[in-house]
Amino acid sequence: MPVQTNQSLSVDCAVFGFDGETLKVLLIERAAHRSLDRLKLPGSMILENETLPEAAYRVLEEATGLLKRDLYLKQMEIFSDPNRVSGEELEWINRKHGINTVRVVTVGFYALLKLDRRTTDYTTKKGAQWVPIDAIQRLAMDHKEILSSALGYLCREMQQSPVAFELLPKKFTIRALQRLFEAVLGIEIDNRNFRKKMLSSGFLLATGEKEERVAHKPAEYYTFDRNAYRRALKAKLKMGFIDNWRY
Amino acid sequence: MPVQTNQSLSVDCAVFGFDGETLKVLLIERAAHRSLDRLKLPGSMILENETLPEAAYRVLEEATGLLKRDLYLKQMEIFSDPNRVSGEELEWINRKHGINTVRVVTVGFYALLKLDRRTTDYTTKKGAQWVPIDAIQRLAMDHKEILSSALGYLCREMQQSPVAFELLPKKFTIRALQRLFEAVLGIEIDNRNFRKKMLSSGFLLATGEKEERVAHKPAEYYTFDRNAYRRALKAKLKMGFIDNWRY
DNA sequence: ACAAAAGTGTTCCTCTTACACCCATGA
DNA sequence: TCATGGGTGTAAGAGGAACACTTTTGT
Repeated sequence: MPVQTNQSLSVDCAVFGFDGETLKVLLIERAAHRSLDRLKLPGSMILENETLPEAAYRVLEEATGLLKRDLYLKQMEIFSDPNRVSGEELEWINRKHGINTVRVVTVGFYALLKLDRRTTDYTTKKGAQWVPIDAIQRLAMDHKEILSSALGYLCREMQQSPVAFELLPKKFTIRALQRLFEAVLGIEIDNRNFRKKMLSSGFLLATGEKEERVAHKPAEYYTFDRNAYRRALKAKLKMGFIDNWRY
Repeated sequence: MPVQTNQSLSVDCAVFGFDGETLKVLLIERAAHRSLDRLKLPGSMILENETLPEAAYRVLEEATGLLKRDLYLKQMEIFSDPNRVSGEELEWINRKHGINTVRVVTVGFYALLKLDRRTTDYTTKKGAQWVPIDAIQRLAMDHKEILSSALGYLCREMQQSPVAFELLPKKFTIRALQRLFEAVLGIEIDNRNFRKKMLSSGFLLATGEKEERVAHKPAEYYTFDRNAYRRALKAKLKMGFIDNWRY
């Protein structure tokens, strides 16, 4: 078999947002095509002279209007089945880009963002939609598989690093944080233990501000103390450096 | 910027082995080139009609003589800097393959194997070498970076799943297992606690066989009970399915 | 006054950590 | 008999899991 040279590389992004209740994913509607599924993940071919993360940020800016600094982006898996895009789907891509590729290998990314009014307005204007994770049926190409994979990554990462805060507004209640964990992990969490754990971490700062106009005891707003987290991480790494230079 | 179509995809593998003392990596020697570094990771361009893991297995079989069933392989990161291979290095690749690519994106894999006599014989015949991880200086292209990344992945994975056994012979002593953890993680481990933990996992089976011709109390050989591990994992997943359908 | 969600402590149990000596073998 | 590394138990502390009632607000 000869070396493959007439191939293309693409990025596809599973973009997650949280509205306080459910976890949602950003889906793009593509121009109707008889037998092809309409909804897909935001993605793009890689352009000359850009890295894969750069391509992903470009796609995300286009889809959400948000810049790098307002997005959390992570590379996950590569989908390299020679036939993952073929037949009508391959024609659709070649027509769309005016190229003639025989194979598209894609790199899956997942992205997290703070789902505020401005962002939802922007995405709906673009013809994209935020779909609850549980309501997604079929997607174009192998995008359903990419999405499942992304969800797995998110679950794992949320239990090991403070990515949850990327999905919440700057100020949030501990209950909102808890609901986010429950929505992503699909479990119920004891709120006493949850608060204890979160507050004892030392990474949450009470703002003194409280909810207003709610028909119950108003919850306090907290912020994530990223600096405290960084310091703690650094201390941990420094310790690790003593007895484990490889980290 | 136009869509990039004249690019190539490659795989590069960090192959780890353990000789009972130190963690080693398989390095290939390439034909001398004035200013280029001689040692590199085993790797290859991706061929038409093969997936990335298939390409990686092909590379590994060529380098070690081992088939898929005797290897543990895992995809890690993608290295997509447009200039990661350029100048002389790019010329070297184009000359070697008789192609004319302007860009090579590579996918890093890491592989684990049981380092026995047959394998070391095979690799040395091939002009490859097993180099202790601490003794590696410079490597071709960005292979040093790929290796560092692989080592990080290995450290993390070894603490979360039983990949350690991929690096040990079928029958091994608990001390050997401990030394492996110490070598990879670069830490010292209390052997009483280590034995307790390992034996209480229920995944180690005593064989009844002992070391022979050693100048001290002979250690017992154990095997990894992969079925017990699978059962435990399945049980855990089933539990998880009740309160967390997403795993 | 009532409905609705926020916030708060204690107990039990499990898991982790620290630590020092005897044992079986070959030389 | 000695040198070498294998193998063993216990106690104290930290962290996780289970569990029910009071508080504050809007209506």
